[in-house]
Order: sequence, then C-alpha cells, then structure tokens
Amino acid sequence: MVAQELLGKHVVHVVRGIERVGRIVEVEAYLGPHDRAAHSCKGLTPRTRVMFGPPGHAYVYLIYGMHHCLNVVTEPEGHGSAVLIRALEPVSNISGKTCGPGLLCKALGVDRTLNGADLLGEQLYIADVNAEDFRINRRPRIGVDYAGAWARRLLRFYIRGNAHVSSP
DNA sequence: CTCGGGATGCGT
DNA sequence: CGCATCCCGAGG
Repeated sequence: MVAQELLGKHVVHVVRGIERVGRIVEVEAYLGPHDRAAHSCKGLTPRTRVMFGPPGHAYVYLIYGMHHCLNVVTEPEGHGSAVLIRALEPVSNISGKTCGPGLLCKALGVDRTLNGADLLGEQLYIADVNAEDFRINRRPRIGVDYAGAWARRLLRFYIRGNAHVSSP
C-alpha cells in the first residue's frame, strides 16, 4: 500500500526561499468512494475535485473551521483516494508542534491556497531520503467512528516508537 | 470532558 | 435557504 511508503520521507514547503522540512512519521489511507470515512464517498464535488484528480497532488482542506489537513492524492485520476499526513518529526526550519494534521499544516505554513498543488513542483513536495530503519505499527484511523466497519480497518500507519506520533 | 469555528453537502 | 456534521486542538 502506498501509505506506508510515505513514512520516513520528507515533506518540504518552501516559504520565501526557506525550506521547511518535516519527516513523515504518521499517515492514514483513505481508499476511495467506497471508503465511508473518505471525503470522496460523497462523490465528485467542488471540495473533492482534487481528490479525484491525478496523483502526486496535494489535497488540502479546512476542518472544524480552523485547521488545515494535508493529503497526498495517491491513485490514478478518477479513483478518489488519498493519504492524510498526520504527524511529522521536525527536520529543519520548523517552529511549532507537528504531532497532528492541523498542527503540522500550521508549522509548515500549508493552507488551502496549496489545494491542488503539484507535488512535483518547487513549492511543496515530498523528498525521498535514505531509508532509516524503522518498524511500522498499524491501527484504526482517528476520528472516523461514524464510518461503520470502515472505522475498524487498520489504515493508520506510524513509525513505531517515534515521539512525534499524534497518539501512540 | 467541553467548545470554538467555518465550509460543505444535503434536505427543504 | 437552514442546519447537522466534520479526517482537530486547547484547555479544564
């Protein structure tokens, strides 16, 4: 699954020439319209347009009126799947906490103006790094209790023992 | 545990 | 149009 492959990679956001970098330590997979916890289960709407778009783009949305969440579209166009970045370990030029999806967006300076951004571009991207050895834990996703059987699926992945995971 | 906060999608 | 709901975080 693509979600685990993001663990250990770096998220880079360039702000006024400064690279803000965090190492991905926690993610959740959202599998498509059949996944009742996924935004795409509402179908193709203005909000979910990017999620149904081509892979390698950022899906950024506002939640609870005040926090942003950063996702990576992972599957081919039309599929409607994405991976939510839930926690980072600070690497460079990070100020503020990064142990949660809203917090890490704040620390990186990511907001909805980056919705749809091409992650192969220059401003916001995922950087592969030398694979440090780590083990992966799998758990149910956070905050999706409404999603019936899908709430119990083990689609949350994090680096075992990492101090920056949101709720170990 | 509570509660803020605003967009969204859906029913009317 | 109204309104319940939401992939959260801070504070008690």
